[in-house]
Amino acid sequence: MPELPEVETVMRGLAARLEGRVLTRVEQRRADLRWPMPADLPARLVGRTVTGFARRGKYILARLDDAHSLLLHLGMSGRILLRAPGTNIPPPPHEHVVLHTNDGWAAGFVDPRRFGAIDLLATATEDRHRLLVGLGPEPLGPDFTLAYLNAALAGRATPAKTALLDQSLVAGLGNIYVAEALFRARISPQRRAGSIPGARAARLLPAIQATLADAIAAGGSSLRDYVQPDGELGYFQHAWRVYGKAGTPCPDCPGPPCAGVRRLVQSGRSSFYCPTLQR
DNA sequence: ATACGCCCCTGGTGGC
DNA sequence: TGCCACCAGGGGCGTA
Repeated sequence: MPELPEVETVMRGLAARLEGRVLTRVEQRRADLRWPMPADLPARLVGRTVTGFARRGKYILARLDDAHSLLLHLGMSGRILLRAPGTNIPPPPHEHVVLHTNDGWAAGFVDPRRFGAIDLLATATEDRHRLLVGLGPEPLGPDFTLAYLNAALAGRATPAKTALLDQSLVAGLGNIYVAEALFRARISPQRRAGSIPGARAARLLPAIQATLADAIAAGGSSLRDYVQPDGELGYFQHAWRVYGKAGTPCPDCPGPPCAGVRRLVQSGRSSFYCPTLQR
């Protein structure tokens, strides 16, 4: 689920529900996610007011009134389960942490595979946290310029797909949106990154931004006010053009001579692309 | 510095 | 029905 657009959507849902609320109780059912979270997390959170939210790459930061931030990463299988006041459903499997607020709501962190992460850090030095310090620019932010992209790709022998998955190059793209952005830009996932600077990069940058912006808009249309408790994707999954579509006709060049969307494996992960359009 | 394979963990799916 | 291989939206780490 969670690449940048999903994380952004979840963050907005959390902000709508938690901002300005006081954390009255925190359940910590297990502390060993990707890394152990602070064992004293409940004690450090109870009584705090949530003052605001931010996102950096695929990380969510919940700012608290004691100059600390709660960092959340959803990994592969993480999601947030919101419970309205009076909802007395039993905790689902793999709900590791639950935040209860003074207005009776609860936000549960559910992550079956436990590739996600939770940490608590000083807000003032957020950017220097070990998980954030190496992140590249935000793809929708002012630092992600054509000049930057050209320089970042120049000289790299690694495939385009691998380069864009590198969070130190640009923060927030994952397997789905890399495939979608490369399709939009008509660039093969196998093309050497070093051969992209120039005209191709000039297509790639807006392709990345449009792909993400469209996905955020679609996620927002279904998830604006809450975080979907069943973990389903927003509407953007219906807008996937190549991801997961191996064997289906290319949406932009259906029929012969194009044999349709192809799947290949790059550094252990699936890529989807149209060999006719993407070069 | 860069690139690659492997690992962490659980669950769903499809084939036999 | 049962078992098994394979796949999954992430990313760190050790090794060449």
